[in-house]
Amino acid sequence: MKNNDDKLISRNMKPTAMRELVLNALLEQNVAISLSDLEKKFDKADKVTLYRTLKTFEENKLIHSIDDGTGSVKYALCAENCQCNPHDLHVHFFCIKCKHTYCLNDTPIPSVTLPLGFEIKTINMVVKGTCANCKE
Amino acid sequence: MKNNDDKLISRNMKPTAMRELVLNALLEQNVAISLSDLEKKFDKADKVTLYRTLKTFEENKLIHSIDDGTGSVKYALCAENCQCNPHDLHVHFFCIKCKHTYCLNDTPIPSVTLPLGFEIKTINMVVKGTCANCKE
DNA sequence: AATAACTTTGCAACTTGGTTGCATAAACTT
DNA sequence: AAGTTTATGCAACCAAGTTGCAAAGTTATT
Repeated sequence: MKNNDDKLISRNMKPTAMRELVLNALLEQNVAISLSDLEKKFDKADKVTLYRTLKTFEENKLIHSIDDGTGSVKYALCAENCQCNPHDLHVHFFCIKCKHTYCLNDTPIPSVTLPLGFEIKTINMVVKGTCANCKE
Repeated sequence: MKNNDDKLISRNMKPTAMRELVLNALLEQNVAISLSDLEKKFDKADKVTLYRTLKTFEENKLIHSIDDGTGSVKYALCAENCQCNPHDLHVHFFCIKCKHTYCLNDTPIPSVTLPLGFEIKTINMVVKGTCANCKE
């Protein structure tokens, strides 16, 4: 757990019990997770606390949020030294069968040429379909 | 208005008064519009009716919906013969200054190579930044 | 033209995700 | 140990999206 403390500290957050639990939950996960998913993983935990914990994690770039079009925002751990710059960004994949949202960490977002005068700041790219596990 | 009737009829919808009004509102617009935006354009109109009208339009591929990450789904007219297939899809642009969501109809979504076993069905790609109008 | 059958509209009410305010508890400072 | 800051928990709220049901409007059938 010392390990996780360091993760929090290196991102300028105090390693409280709550934060460790949440970070742990995120580490266990190989898919992105919503606030209510997270809530279900704890017997007794206040939604607001979890909400604020996620917000704090996000602000400090320990996790990033994904809008996968399901209506609930998902969260996933950032890579070690991620600064959430455009070139840090990867494609996300939503499986319409198992409803899981994956970070395709090795699939960078392809570049787009925008019309004149449009300036890019960030991109959200979500591919939907069936994942490797659900392929029949 | 006969014009619009045809649009509705050709997409297999009965041209009711409500639908014509909504279609008209959409035609006036050069940006995508949310349900509550639409609501504001009518003095007296039930949210649910507008909601169902949009749903009907979407089902019949007269409009498409865009999840621009703002938390409210936007809608915009499809091109004439759009079938909303992956190759019909275009990039959307959300301007962080004026908060408008544009269809970049001439900017097709670039192709991505997914990890083995992942099969693409559709893509949502939203670029965020500043639009041509907001460029200083 | 009258009745039946179906479709669309409007109202009420609800669900869910996200959020704020405030009081308590915990941690850090001196 | 007292005071200050930070984190947590509860209640309550807001907005977006949605469903059920009854009334109004349309279309089809005789």
